[in-house]
This record gives sequence, structure tokens and C-alpha cells, in this order.
Amino acid sequence: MPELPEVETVRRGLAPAMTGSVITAVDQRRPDLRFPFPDNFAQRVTGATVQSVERRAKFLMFPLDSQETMIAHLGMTGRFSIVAGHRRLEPGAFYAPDPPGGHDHLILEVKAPTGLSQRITFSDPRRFGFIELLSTAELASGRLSGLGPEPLSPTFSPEVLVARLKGKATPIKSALLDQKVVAGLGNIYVCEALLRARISPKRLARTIGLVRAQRLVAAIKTVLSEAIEAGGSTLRDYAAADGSEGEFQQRFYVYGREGEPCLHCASPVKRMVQSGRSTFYCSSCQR
DNA sequence: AGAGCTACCTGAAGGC
DNA sequence: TGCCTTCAGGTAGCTC
Repeated sequence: MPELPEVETVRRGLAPAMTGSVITAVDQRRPDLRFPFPDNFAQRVTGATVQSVERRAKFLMFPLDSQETMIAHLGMTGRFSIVAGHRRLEPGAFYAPDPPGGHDHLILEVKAPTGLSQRITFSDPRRFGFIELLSTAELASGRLSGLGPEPLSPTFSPEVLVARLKGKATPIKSALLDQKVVAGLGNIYVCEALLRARISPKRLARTIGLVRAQRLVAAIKTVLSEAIEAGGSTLRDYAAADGSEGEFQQRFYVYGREGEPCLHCASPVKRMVQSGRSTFYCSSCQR
């Protein structure tokens, strides 16, 4: 589900409720998601203050005043939601009168400096998401350390992209899905960026020179920025933390539009499979 | 080392 | 109605 724009939208939804709030109660409802929860997860985060809510690529990061950082990845169907207008908790009545659903795997009770308590639920039907808890030292060496540049940062330049694609024998579509090349794109936004840059998804990555890289970097930044402004793309599961859906799916040029006319040239949008995933493209516009 | 495939899991949608 | 197949926004881990 969630690529960079969706994760950023979730971050923006969670930040007001969580920044500066204390985690007052934790209900971890199963031992694992894609990976096991960290050892003693509930004990380690209960009582900690969330210092901020940040994003790196498709990861949400919650630095705590306990010197550990909670990391969440939404996988395909992960979702954070905030229950507002929350009542005072009675012992043993954590959920009443709203029992958690079968895919609600983690529930955090957070209390803001204002005294308001809110319940934050992580649900994930497919359980491809995961939660980690890392010390600052582990952050530097762990899963996030190998990620490529943030696509919306100034460090992601045409020159940097060309250097990262150098020698790659794989199609550009596959290369852009590789989080070590650039971090945060997924299937939707790679397809959309390649259309906007007029580059064929089949083109070998190593043949992207500076001119095409300029178009591609600009297209990636534009499509991601516009998608964030639109609150992301909702195909089925995705929603922001307040439950609202994204709008950017209405502005897809190619994704999910096989057989429909290309919005640039009106020839039919094609679909093919590359490294096991659907690629939507216009064979007339993209070279 | 790099590239490509499979597995992980559930639910929705489409074909028969 | 119901059963079966296919597909889905991601990525770790395995092969070659």
C-alpha cells in the first residue's frame, strides 16, 4: 500500500497526537508481525515520551526519551489510526466499548501534555509490516543504514542518480524500486515518474545519462510532492491516521489504467510484468 | 557482487 | 450462491 507520500501523510496525522506525549499503556496483541516484536516491547516503551514523529523513506520513526527509537514499517496493508474523543480508561476495560478488530495488532494509549489521552491503533491484515525498537547506535547499523537518498531532499540530484545507476544491468523500473538506489518509491510512483519523464521502464539503468536523469529526478520530485499534497493514493486499504482517504489516485497517468488512453497521446496504456510486478506505461510516450 | 525469483499473509474481485 | 484463481501499495532471503 504505502509508498513515501502515504507514509508522509500518516506521519503528519500522527505527529500532533504523539509529539510530546507519554505512552501510558501498550497492548501488543500478538507476538509478531512480519518479524517478532522487540523483546519486552511493551515494558520498554511504556512511560516513555515520544519526542517527535519522523519519516525516513517508507519508515516511520518515533524517537523516545528513553534513548531508543521505535520504527514502524507499514508493509502493504499497515495502517495507523487515532481514536479521538477518548474516554478515561478503567482497569480491565482498555477497549470497551470498542473491542479491537482481528487485525488490530498494537494499541498505544498516549497522553498529551494537555492531559488528553488518545488511542493509537496499528492494524495490518497481511502482516507484512513490522515494529522495531532500536538504540541510537543500532540505528546507524540497522535496516535503515543502507537506504539510498531521500528523493525529496536536495541531495537527490541528477548527478547522484546517474552515479547510483552506473553499471546497473537491470531495467530502470526495477532499479528505482531498489531502496538502495533511492528510498521511498514503490510500484505506483515509479510507473508515474517514468511516464512523466518519458522514459521507457525497459531501458537499462546504466543507459540513463545526465539529460534523462534530469527529467527523471524532476519527475520523481514532482510526482511525490503532488501526491503528498493530495494526501497520498488510496486504492483499497490505505487511509491517513484520521481515516481520511488520499486523492492522488485520481491523477494517475498510467497506474492501473491498462487499455485506457494515455493522457498525453491517447494511445492505450500497456501493462507488462517486470520482476514480478505490474508495470503500466505508454509505449508511445516513453522511450 | 548483482540480478531475479519466491515466500510471507489476507482479502477482494472476477470467472465459471 | 459458491468455489477457485488471480492479484495487490513491500522487501528479506534465497538461488544462480
